[in-house]
Amino acid sequence: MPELPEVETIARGLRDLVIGRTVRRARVGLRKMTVAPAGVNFSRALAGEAITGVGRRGKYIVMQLTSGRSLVTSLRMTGRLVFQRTARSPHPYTHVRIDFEDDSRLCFADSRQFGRMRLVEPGEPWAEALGIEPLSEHFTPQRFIGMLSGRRVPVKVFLLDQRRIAGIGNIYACEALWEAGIRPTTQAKALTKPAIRRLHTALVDVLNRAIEMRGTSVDDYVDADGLRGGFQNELSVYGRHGKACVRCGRPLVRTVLAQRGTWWCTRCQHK
DNA sequence: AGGCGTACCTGAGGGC
DNA sequence: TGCCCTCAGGTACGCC
Repeated sequence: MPELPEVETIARGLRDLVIGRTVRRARVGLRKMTVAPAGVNFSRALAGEAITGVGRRGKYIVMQLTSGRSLVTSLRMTGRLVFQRTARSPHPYTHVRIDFEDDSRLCFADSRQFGRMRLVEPGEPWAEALGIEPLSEHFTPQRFIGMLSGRRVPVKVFLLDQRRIAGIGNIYACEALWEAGIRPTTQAKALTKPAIRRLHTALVDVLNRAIEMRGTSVDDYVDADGLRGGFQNELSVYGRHGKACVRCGRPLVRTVLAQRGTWWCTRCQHK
């Protein structure tokens, strides 16, 4: 499932592929996959727009348009944004097609139909509820200590809360906790300052390494060119229950926390 | 407000 | 082999 490194990889790829292209026509196959401001028709509004920039906020891909509007895409679990240079059959499960004037095309595909493409008015505060960017200069160890203090939730649940830190999902939460030697169930407020510092370092480190490897492809994820990432070969714990911990050799376990699979080492993660 | 449960979906994989 | 059942999980939303 696309998390920060995967979304960042897609956004970077799209930057070279779609900036400067003008939409000839947008076609919506499944209505619920799109959201537009009241009184605005999604496809009609897109026609004639050119894409001027591509960015990322949390797990959202943000494309800037000439009108000042933005096209914000949430891939959720199985969503894909795949660019096609020439006319051919759309990517499987394509629900929104954005055809450009030069016959290239951007497909928004999603087998489970959880993803959303949203047209946002200039200045509309669509990301108000999103927390801090973990790779920004604002995410300091000191800030992290402050964020966690007094919070009774298990630290892993905290990491997954997009209102606190934006972009971390199940894979990188599990990986960072392992790297920092912290038990996923430990209450946020019970973490010592050294443990929080280790977790801070681990988060930044694992996200950066994953971006370098162009993301993790455990199942569906591909980048804007349809290529898989490489970080699935670097995973230490995610999806590896029963396999030996690469640090201590003990079999890794899978438990469930907040309705989500959680992979960890009962020996190495004891703080 | 914060925290929790649930709906949304369908492909994959296990059991028999 | 093939059918049936369950599971996976990010986010929005409703409720207490």
